[in-house]
Amino acid sequence: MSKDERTLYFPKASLDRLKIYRRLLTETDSEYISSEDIANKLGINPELVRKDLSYINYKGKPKVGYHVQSLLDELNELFGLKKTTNVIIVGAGHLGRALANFKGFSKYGIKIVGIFDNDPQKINQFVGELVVLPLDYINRVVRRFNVEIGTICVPEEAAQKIADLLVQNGIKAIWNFAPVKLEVSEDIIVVDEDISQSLLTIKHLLERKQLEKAGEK
Amino acid sequence: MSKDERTLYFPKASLDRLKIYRRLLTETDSEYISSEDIANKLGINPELVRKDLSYINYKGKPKVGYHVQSLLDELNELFGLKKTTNVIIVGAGHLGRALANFKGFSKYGIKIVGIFDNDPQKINQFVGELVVLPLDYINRVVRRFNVEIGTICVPEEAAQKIADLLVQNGIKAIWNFAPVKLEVSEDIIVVDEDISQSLLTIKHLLERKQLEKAGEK
DNA sequence: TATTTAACGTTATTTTTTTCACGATTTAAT
DNA sequence: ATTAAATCGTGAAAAAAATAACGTTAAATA
Repeated sequence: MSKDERTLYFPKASLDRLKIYRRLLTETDSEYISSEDIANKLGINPELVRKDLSYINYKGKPKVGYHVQSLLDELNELFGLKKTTNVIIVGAGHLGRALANFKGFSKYGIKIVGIFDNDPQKINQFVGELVVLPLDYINRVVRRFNVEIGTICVPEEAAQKIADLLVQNGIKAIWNFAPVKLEVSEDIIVVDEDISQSLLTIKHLLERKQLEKAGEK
Repeated sequence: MSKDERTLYFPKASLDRLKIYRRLLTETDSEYISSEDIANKLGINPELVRKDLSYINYKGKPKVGYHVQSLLDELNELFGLKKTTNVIIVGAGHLGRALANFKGFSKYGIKIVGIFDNDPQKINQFVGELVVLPLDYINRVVRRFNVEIGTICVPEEAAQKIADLLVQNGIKAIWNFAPVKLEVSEDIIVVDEDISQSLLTIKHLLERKQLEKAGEK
């Protein structure tokens, strides 16, 4: 199987699990880990782990398991964490600033190279080591740093406009924190990070738990 | 089908889609919407929309579609958005403060009633209308406001300890922004909001797109 | 009022994903 | 050097989910 083929297709659910395996591995101290260990920690079954890993054509050792470091390497490669990607943030509100200040991104090969806002009060303010720039500077920062990812941290009313602006300026992927469905051309990657949505999950689970409890009685 | 039964089981993927339908409906002005409209906007097919809605036993009108407001009501009910839930935040760093300041939660029946930190420098600082309190105040705030959900916004090293603390104090669900797998007893709901994980998705998609492009040539 | 039509609801089919089962491989022990 | 034991890898079976097909219903129109 060639390198091209192996990234060609496998189930979305597997991809999501691979991300989880990756995180688990970063928290693992031992040299080897078995599919059963992984499965137990995640509450799934080991065959599924083995199958997922077979999609990326990663081989374990019988009787020993998977070599943690080399599997981690492989997964980091799969997710493109080994090369640095430059990212800009649009919106210097609380969230935008929180992201710009977050130290953990470097582990993922992410570098924040610019933060923008249209509020004159915010422009020129420092955010960590960056200075908030007006929106017209997006173009030159994108060119200068070869930026592929744009992060939207503006209120939902402004989100679509900013998305358009980013696309115009050559952004390839949008990380969208605004709670709206953006309309962009097919070749633009959009990943929604609508944190309010998780609240739906939590509240739903709480509700259900209560119903279950009521049902038991 | 009784109310109890109808929340009993349906596919996880359907639940996720229902959340998306809900958001779409909040952005919809017309009185009715058809399964086809919904499907088109989301890039899925209409039968799937109808099937998802059949799980919650919601009936549309032939030739007309679904009544937007009443479906929205139904979904809000399903996700427990109609009643207010009190929430606390542990960790008054950039992220914790960003969350405490976020105005959008009220739409989801969420009220932030406390923010906590162990850093003496942060204690007593104002965050919006709240004052940062030391960790030992968690207990009384939880009791006073009947808090069910605790939000973890502390560095990953501290996350497990805070989780334990929250559980001790009677928290039922944890909204975890720290990038670690928390170990808690089975009856505690944990929803991970590891935003770095989305970066894996974005980077992977970017990588794959490049491979595809290379393959075309 | 009968007819047409658009969109729903649901059963059947197909596809996808997961689980099962078992042979193959590697290490360790006798 | 054999044998035993643990764990992998993978094809087959089962389960779950998505899609297709089609009958049903309600609105609109003649």
